Amino acid sequence: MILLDYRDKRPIYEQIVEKLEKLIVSGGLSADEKMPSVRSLGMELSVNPNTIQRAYAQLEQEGYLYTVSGRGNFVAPESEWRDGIKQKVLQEWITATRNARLSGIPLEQLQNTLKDVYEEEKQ
Amino acid sequence: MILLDYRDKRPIYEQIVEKLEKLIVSGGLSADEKMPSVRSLGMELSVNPNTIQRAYAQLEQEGYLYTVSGRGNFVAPESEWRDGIKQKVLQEWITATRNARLSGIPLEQLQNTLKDVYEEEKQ
DNA sequence: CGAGTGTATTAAGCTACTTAATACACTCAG
DNA sequence: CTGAGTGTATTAAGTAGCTTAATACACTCG
Repeated sequence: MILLDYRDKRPIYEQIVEKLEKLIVSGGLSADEKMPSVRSLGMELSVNPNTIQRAYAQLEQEGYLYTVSGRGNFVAPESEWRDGIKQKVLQEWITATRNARLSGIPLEQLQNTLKDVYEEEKQ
Repeated sequence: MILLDYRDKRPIYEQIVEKLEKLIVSGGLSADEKMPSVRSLGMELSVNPNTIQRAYAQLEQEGYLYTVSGRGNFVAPESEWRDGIKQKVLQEWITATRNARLSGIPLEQLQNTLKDVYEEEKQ
């Protein structure tokens, strides 16, 4: 389902959250699809179930998952997280743009790169 | 000189590095200007001199500072860090742009916001 | 009923960050 | 030359966060 990067120095649960976020946002997981249980994903990634639980809890808090007692965790419908992710990503993009401007990168270069990125092949 | 943000959960030395980077890149500190000593900046920020030393060492490693033995740390000339910061900032901007595209933010919105950011008043 | 869910708790170990206390070589003003 | 002020290195200790491990319990469903 996902693969951990051992060079990444962030906490494991944060890495899991980020990778699952991207998987959900990109459509790799559909609404109401059942997530692996904390125990099975823990086995798969060689990580303690508690750590998986911590990642799932954060994903639920952010609206990406919902829990059905005794049944498992499921992917939340897009309406639950669409606005949040857009606002978050846009804010980070604006910050990155301000930094670019501060570093002396010309507007024209960003305009060209922006078009290039939007023309990249889908993965 | 700088102010620490106690809500920021990153290590103190990283926060200091980031704030001094921005201060140098934005022109708030001139080339060959003398930096505060590790002891005095430690006093000013209520932080151990070792922590300041760690931040200074990283800034030197990144080309923002140079050290004169027995005299102190000084701001490096722009040629030492200009290429590095541009490449780093541009790479982060491209990543943010890919995330924006992945989240469904339309190209036109970014194009408009891009112009807006470059028209913001200088601080 | 029993296996499989989420969830909670407690204890322990580990790592990174930070502080503290020294120590030493260097530079420069007096 | 001397001493104050530099950077730098070392060692020890404390703290906080992350992770694992071992249980336990309520829930759902075949």
